[in-house]
Amino acid sequence: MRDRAFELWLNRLERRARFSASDRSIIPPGYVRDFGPGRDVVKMGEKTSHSCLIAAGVVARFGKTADGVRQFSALYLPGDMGDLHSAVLPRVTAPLQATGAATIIAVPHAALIAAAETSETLARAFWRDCVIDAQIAAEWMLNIARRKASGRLAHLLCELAVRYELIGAARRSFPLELTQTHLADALGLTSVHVNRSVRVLREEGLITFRDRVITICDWEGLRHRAGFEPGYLHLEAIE
Amino acid sequence: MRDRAFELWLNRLERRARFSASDRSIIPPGYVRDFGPGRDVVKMGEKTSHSCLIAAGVVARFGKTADGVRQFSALYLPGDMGDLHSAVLPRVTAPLQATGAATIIAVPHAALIAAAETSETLARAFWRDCVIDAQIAAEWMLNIARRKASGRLAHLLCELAVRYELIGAARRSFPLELTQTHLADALGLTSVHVNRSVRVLREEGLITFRDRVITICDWEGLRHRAGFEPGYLHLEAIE
DNA sequence: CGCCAGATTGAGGACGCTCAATTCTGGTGG
DNA sequence: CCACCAGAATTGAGCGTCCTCAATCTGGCG
Repeated sequence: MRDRAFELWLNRLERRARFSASDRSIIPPGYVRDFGPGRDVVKMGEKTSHSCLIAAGVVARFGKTADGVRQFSALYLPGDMGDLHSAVLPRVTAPLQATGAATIIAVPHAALIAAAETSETLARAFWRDCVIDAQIAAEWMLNIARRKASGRLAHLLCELAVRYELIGAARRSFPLELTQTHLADALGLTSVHVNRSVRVLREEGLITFRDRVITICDWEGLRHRAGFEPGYLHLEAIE
Repeated sequence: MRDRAFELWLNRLERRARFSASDRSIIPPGYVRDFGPGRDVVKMGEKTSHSCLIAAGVVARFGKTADGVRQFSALYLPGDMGDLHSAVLPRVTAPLQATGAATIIAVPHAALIAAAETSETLARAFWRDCVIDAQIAAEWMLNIARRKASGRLAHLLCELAVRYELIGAARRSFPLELTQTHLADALGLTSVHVNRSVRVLREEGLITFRDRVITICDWEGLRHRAGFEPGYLHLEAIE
C-alpha cells in the first residue's frame, strides 16, 4: 500500500521532469493512517508538520462560507499529495476531508524540504506539482462559473476519468468514491440538481452511474458535451 | 517604475520568509513592456521564456469555454508576478490579459531559476508564492460557487482593498482599473448583473464607485456582508 | 424488521441571464 | 466650442436554470 502510493506519486512527479536514479530513490519516511468517511484529514487553521499522500480513497480540499455552505476546491486521488504545498505554507486555510474511507501516508515536511535541498530536480518537481494543482483549480473555476449543470458534471467526470486512467483504472469505467452530495460540493450545485444532471447525461446515453461506479458509454460524446480539453492537466512530459 | 515594481515584489516575497541581504540583492534582469487595454500579455498555448512582473495596471488570468465565454481565475496588481509559475511550467494553459493600460517587466525564466538555485530561501519563496496564488484561487472558487452576486462582489472588493493597501493605496479608497464587464469576468456573472449588484451595495451604504474609483464607506459592513476572512491571503509573516 | 444514508422525484419560487433600449462619459476631429 | 463617436454604465421586461423544501424510495446493516 505504502510502496504503491509512493510509486504512483513518483510517476506523477516524473511525468514532467527528468529524474536521475538518485532522485527516484529518495523515498521519504511516511506513516500510514486510515480515515473513515467524512473524517477530517487536515483541519482548518492547524499548523501541519506533514503532507498527505493519498494511498487509497478520495480526499477533498474544501472551503466554507460563514453560513456553513461547502465548496470543494480540489479532489485528490491515490498517488496525489493533497497538500504538498503545506511543506512551504503549513498554516491550513483550506482543510482536507476524506469522502469515503481513505488511507493516507503522512510524510514529514522536514523530509520533503530536505529532499528539495538535496536535489534541484526534486525541488523543481515539487514546485511544479503545486503549480499544476493551481492550473487545475483555474479550470475548475471556469467550469463552475461558466458551464451549466450537466456540462459541469460532464467536465468533472472527464477529468476524473483521465486521472483515474493514469493510476491504472480503465477510462471507460471506474469506481467513483463520491456521493451525489460530494459531487454537488465539487460542482457548486445542490445534490438535488446533481441528481437531475446525472439523469440528463444518462438519458443522452453518455454515462451510467450505478453502485458507485461510473461507466462512460460515449467518451467522445461526453468530452464534447463538456468541452473538455485535457491540456490543463499537463499530462504529457515537458521539454 | 522598474525599481518600484521589484521593490514591491520583493516585499511580497519577503512577507513570509526571512531574506538575507544577498537574497534581497538578487534583482534579476527585466525588460519593460507596455500594453494597451485588452491586450494579451501572454497568449494561450505559447511556450514562454519570461515571467511577467506587473509594474502598473491590472492583469487578469483567464480561461474560455468552447463557446467563448470568459472567466478570470486571478487578478494581478503591481508587485505581483502573474506567472512566476511559468518558470517551471512554461506551456500556457491560462493566458494573461491587461484589463486597462498596463506596464509589465518581463523577467527571464533562466534568471529566476538561477536565483532559486543560488538561494534556498529564494527557491522556497518562489514556491510559496505560487502556493499562495493557489490558495487565493480556492477562495475565489468558494466565492463564485457559493455566494450570491452582491456578496460575491463585496468579497472581491474586500480582497482588492487589502491587496491594494499592501502596495500603498488607501484601503478606504482606491482606483479600480476594471470595468463592470471585467468584474463580471472575475465573478462569474454578467455585466448587467454586476451593475445591479454594485447598486445594491451602494444602496446599502457600503461603497461608492465613480470614475473608476472604489470608495468603501463602511469597511466592517462590507467585510461582514462578504464574509471576508483575509487568512487565505497569508499576509502575516510566518514562523 | 426497523433504521439510516443516499438517491429520486415533485412543486414553486428566487436569482441571475438574455435581449434590447437608453443614458452617460471621455476622447476626437472639425 | 461643438458635434460626433465608441465604450461603458444603466435600466426594463421576460424567461430559464437552479434552489428550496418536502416527500418518497432504495439498499445495506444491525
